[in-house]
Amino acid sequence: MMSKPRKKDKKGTTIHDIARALNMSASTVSRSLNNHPGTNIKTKKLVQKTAKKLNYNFNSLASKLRSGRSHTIGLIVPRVDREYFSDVIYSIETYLYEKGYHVLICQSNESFEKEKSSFQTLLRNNVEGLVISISKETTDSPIMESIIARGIPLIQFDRVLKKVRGNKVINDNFAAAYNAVKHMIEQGYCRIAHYAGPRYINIFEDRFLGYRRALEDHGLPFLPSLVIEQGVTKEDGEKITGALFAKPGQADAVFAASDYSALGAMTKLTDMGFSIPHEVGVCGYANEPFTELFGLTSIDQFSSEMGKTIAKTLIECIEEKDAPSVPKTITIEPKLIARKSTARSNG
Amino acid sequence: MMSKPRKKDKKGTTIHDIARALNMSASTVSRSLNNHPGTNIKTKKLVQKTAKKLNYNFNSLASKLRSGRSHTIGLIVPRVDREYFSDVIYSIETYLYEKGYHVLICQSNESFEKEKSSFQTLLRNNVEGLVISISKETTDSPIMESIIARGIPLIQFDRVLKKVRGNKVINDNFAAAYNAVKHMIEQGYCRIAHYAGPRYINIFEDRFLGYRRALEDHGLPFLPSLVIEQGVTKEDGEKITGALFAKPGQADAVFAASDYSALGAMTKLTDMGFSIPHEVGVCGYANEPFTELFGLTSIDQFSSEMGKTIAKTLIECIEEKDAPSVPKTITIEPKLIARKSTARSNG
DNA sequence: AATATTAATGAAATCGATTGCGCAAAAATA
DNA sequence: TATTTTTGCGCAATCGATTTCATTAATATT
Repeated sequence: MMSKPRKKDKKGTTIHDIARALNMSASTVSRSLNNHPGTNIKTKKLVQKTAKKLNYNFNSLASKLRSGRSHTIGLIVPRVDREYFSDVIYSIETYLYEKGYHVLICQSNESFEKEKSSFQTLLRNNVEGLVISISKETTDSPIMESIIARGIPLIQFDRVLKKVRGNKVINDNFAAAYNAVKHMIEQGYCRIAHYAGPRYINIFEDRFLGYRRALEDHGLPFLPSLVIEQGVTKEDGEKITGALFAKPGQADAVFAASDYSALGAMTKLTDMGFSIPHEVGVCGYANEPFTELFGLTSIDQFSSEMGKTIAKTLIECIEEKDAPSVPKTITIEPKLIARKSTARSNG
Repeated sequence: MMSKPRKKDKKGTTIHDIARALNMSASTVSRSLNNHPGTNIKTKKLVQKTAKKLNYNFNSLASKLRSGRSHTIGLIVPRVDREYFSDVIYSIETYLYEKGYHVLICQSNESFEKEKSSFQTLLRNNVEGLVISISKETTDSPIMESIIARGIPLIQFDRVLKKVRGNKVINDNFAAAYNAVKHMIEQGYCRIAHYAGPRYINIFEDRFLGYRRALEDHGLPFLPSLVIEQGVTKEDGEKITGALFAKPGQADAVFAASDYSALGAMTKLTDMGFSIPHEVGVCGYANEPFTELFGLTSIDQFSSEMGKTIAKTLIECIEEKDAPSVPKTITIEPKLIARKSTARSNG
């Protein structure tokens, strides 16, 4: 058996300990520590000094429970180890930190089930707001709807469910794809293939649409045979390229929906003896770090800007919660980064 | 003014609401929901059904406050948007999630101050354990010592403060560097330069020591002039290479402490007309994704294995807290990934 | 000097779930 | 049937900080 007199042993100093030491009430201690108005400044100082001396540990659980504020926001992404997402996370976290919030990060791992359970985990942790980029499998999300209905601020970004009414911060994939293809046309390419991602994901759908529209607007034929949907990994890119460029004259350029498949295309084309950009042009998407190293034309998505926008919007929603604003969609314009791989005209 | 009868409006269902609806006590509800022994199975079922019907929201803050368990662990890394760290995070998070824990992530941003405040933020959030890879600026950490002294499980990984007594999971940078240099020597390189990182960071120190020892063990002279310390970014690599290889015969290989400076070296060497690997060999460190694309020999650090080891060790510490074990250091052996850039002998 | 204001503090309720203790009813045993 | 054991549940305290309301002390006003 343990001796009784001492406090819980393990636990640290609480406001009650300070109150006892100073022979005052816990209320005053709390107020002093929180710098409330209507508290004597001398008392404040004294309390704060004593708190330090006693090595006081603030218990945020108790505070959150009582005050109803957690100063925590939840973030769900498919994976954190993707350049784009980790950049966005970095930026969100940095901004929110300044504002006194912190971030709980969950990964859906591209699984709808894990995404659902992540939502629950976060809600259980009393997050004051949520940010999500949906998994590949997500085509519908009752839980997301119910969260919005409950009035908890939620922001979708990048990969979004359009049909869910709520705040979104997205990239203009259509415009970006359009501009990229336009650029390639201007460089003199005229049989541009598109290595696409699955159409049911909004970003890939939009990239595809931008591609098609650019062709149409510039008087080039749209050939379904030049659109290959399974085209996002490096291996995809190599395989597709091998097949597509086996017969000469089918295509003279590749607009890939992913830097990885674009890279696969470059590698394979070089192996096959094609000269880039003279014979074949290649453009990727997302401006991954390696694109610069390879001189691969790509599209920058301003991930840090995106993160900041998300964070800002979320804070607004949280701190002006009384005025439930109309759902907004903020669209960021990605930028074409033209490099050597499409520089035919003066290459 | 609002009408009084209804509950707080905003807030969700609590165990008391369920208790009221079922005309029983909150204790029973709590026990039923938690599947406690000594509760009638019928009651359990009934409560659980009612909870679902009333759309009960579990309040983990209250639970944590009362039970003293947060099931949360804190993680501090320099930045999340670094391949290696995001991989490790991914792996830690995945493992801990299975075990019913979740992770609060903070970034020190390579700043000692931010690192300190991250520690505080996490402690305030009642984390049950901590994982940290220190910032560049950290040479001393009283707060870390005090955390360990308080008995809160803490694990340092990769970039660690050796002098802090406590659990560590690290890479064997010495052995990895040694093996890489040995490999280069075996490939016939004999004037191997080392592009190093700052010596006060343990990982760079060890890489340097491994490099030097390998030279010595193989009868090659160690020349301080071939060790350049500011050598971790791509720009560093280019600059150093430009200077070092201007005079012919000074060096015939580069062992870089970072893939980025190795890449800079490759680029510059190619520009300068050197043939890789025939005239000059290049080896990097960390096996960043792009190394494969460039055929750059590098060293894989098994980030996901590292993450899992960290998570496992931490869970052990937390769940067997009664038996305060001796601080352990687990060392993971990185693996040399030999590629074209050092393949002189059969290149 | 008497009254009105203001300032500073304390007492106690509260946030919502958990849990030790004890009681009563049901089941098992004598 | 009487007694013991088991089972199931309720009461009330608790975790630690916040906050409303009331109270006292200090200051200002007439």
